[in-house]
Amino acid sequence: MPRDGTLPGVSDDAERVVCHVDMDCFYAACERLREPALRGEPLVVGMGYEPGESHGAVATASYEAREFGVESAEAISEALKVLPRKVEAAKDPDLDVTEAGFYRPVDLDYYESVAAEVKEILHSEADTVREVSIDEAYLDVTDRLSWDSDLRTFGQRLRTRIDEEVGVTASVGIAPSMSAAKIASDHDKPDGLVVVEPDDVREFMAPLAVEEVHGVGPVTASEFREMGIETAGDLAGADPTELRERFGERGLEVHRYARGEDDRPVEPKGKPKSLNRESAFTEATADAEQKRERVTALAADVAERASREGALYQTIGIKVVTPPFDVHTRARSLPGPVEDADLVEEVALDLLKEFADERVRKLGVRVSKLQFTDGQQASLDGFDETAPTTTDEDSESTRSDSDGQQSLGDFT
DNA sequence: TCTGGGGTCCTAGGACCC
DNA sequence: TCTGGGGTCCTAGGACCC
Repeated sequence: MPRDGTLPGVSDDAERVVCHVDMDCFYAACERLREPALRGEPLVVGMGYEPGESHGAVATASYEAREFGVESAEAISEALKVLPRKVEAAKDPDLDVTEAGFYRPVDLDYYESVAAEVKEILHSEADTVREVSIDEAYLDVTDRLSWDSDLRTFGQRLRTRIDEEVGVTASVGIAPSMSAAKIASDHDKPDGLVVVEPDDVREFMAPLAVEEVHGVGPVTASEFREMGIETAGDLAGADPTELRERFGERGLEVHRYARGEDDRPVEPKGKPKSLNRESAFTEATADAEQKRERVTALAADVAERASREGALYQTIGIKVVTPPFDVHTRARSLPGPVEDADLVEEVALDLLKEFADERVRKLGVRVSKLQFTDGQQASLDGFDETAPTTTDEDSESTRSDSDGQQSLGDFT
């Protein structure tokens, strides 16, 4: 919104062009890529799911499966009630084969290989790319395009390339900020393309339910509702002082987003700040030995991953989830960063002692306060951390707090 | 609500320092 | 001693995101 003059001299640099790319039902799309017979069929991809079993949760449900009422994140056992497996329906005279679907376990390695192809396209179409997750990314294309450009054609090209070169579909949103672009990409899913001009952002957002605003989850949304804030438009018009009082900094943040104000730059994702492994028991258990075994395995796992990624850690912690769903965390910091799998196990087990008598449904082990060794550990995760940062040149790192330390002293 | 796993950021209180 | 102000780090919990 031009018009209220910014500081003289400080040019309000032309509106950015931010693009959000969101793959449609990505896991399901990948499964269909290698198993074309699944196309057009109701398909559920479950994590923790094994063929023929009924445990696990829905990671992705195809649109066809959603029509039967299968919902993301629900238990596979629930999904099976509304959408039986094809194979079983075929055998059971009481079931209708046309009212059944396919179930597949999550295969992240494969999905990542597909995602890598998509990301290659994204990087070729933009100089700045932030990969948010396996199936989502922001692009800043301001230096290639402007709001005078034909942005629809650009968005269309992105989608076409992904479709033709990789074989999956994406929805694309283009707007002057990350939060608006994200909402735009979601607006016409699947296979959509929505461009929201800078002057239209507020109007575009106003009618949306308040939880569509980035940063508003179920808890905040219901509190908003009690205050009479139902839509993004309501939120945009709410009193910032009150929001600040009730919700702290985040209240102001979502208020700004609802108003279409979001100047967060699109930045490539940096190194992780923590690494975590967790896993749930099929059924809550109080058995001390089971719990110790699990923590031992998780500790080994997370330590292995840390060393694979070249991360030293200074804090070791556990997470214990007790019924109904109470999350407890415990952590202990060390005098300095280490890479020591035995120590991870030892500390984790020690922290677990406090919960020796508790029934537990889920356990986790985490390492944090990470420091990365300079070695170019051919990062498995697809990021090319080409800049070792040791060029002792940037004396002023205004960038808030991200990886403050540059010299990690000499270990080893 | 009866659900998985991997993350980030914010807040609040306590310890400790000057 | 109560009066003041400022800051950091650590742990635990909470909310949120994908």
